Amino acid sequence: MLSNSAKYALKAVLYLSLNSNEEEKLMTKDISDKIKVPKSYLAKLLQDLSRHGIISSTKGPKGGFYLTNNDKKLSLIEIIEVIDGRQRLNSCVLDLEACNDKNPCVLHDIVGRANSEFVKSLQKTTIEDLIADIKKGKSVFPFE
Amino acid sequence: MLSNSAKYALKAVLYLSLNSNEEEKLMTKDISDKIKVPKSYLAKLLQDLSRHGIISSTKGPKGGFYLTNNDKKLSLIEIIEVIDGRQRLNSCVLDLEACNDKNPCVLHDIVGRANSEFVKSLQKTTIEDLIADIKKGKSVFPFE
DNA sequence: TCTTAAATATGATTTAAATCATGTTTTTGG
DNA sequence: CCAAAAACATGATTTAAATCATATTTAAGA
Repeated sequence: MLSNSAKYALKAVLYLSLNSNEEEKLMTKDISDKIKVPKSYLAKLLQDLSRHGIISSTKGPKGGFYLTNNDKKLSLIEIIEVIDGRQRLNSCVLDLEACNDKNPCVLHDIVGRANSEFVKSLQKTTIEDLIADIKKGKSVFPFE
Repeated sequence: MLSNSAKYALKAVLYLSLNSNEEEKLMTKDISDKIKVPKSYLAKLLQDLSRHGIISSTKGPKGGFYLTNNDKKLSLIEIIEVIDGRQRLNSCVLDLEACNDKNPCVLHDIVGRANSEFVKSLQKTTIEDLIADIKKGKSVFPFE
């Protein structure tokens, strides 16, 4: 469903959303320690996200990664697609070429529905939404 | 979500359910040709399923794999668990240790619900159910 | 301007999943 | 009883994802 990389990316962005802003940036190491993801692996992911405009960064001393308010308006699917590509989420549960809504495969109706819901949720949920839920005490983010 | 192996296994069992019985058995090659899965890889999977009592088989000439009526009563989750193990499906979307229904993580409510539905469907749907849907024309199984 | 601290870029290594290959056992039919 | 056809068992190879390592660029601050 989601690759490890995508999960790591989501965690990192969530952590950034709660602990950074234009004035308070975070280094790779700060994040990797907290969310328990290998440092240099996470570095690659963060750079990827930065290159694609999902998160912001500045080089040099006092530099680091952070989220602008604009960054927080991005939906979860945009994060995932940078890491996993577009294909991974839309495909049929059995990877059948000929399967689609008009011509549903045996599992499409029974099980594919859950997948569609999942994708829809990822599309309409933004980082901001998640932060709001946490601040309301509706949910938590235990990092690791 | 599901490994390739699990998808192959599901396809193979579905193919068997539609094209085999105690009298008409199918060889690995018959199945692998139809569902377009590497022959010797599929062989391993079929042997695994057979060893765990998901499908039936007989050795020697005129032998092959087939499903008994009893086999057809098994739920999809049982097929998947033989191949992927039990853990893979139950975990939190972000693989957070501390996440559960009592203490839902940020994505649990929004996105995890879809996952639970998915698992529930796999638990309650049997091979038989799928065959019935196909015979009713409600869905199709295009093999590849 | 120089040193240092950070991201950036790139490539090598490891690991696990997927794939391939081959020998062994069982059963049927002659 | 023998030969052939099938599953069964096991191990080797390949591939892609995950992980590690290191050199380069940029910016801050003294």
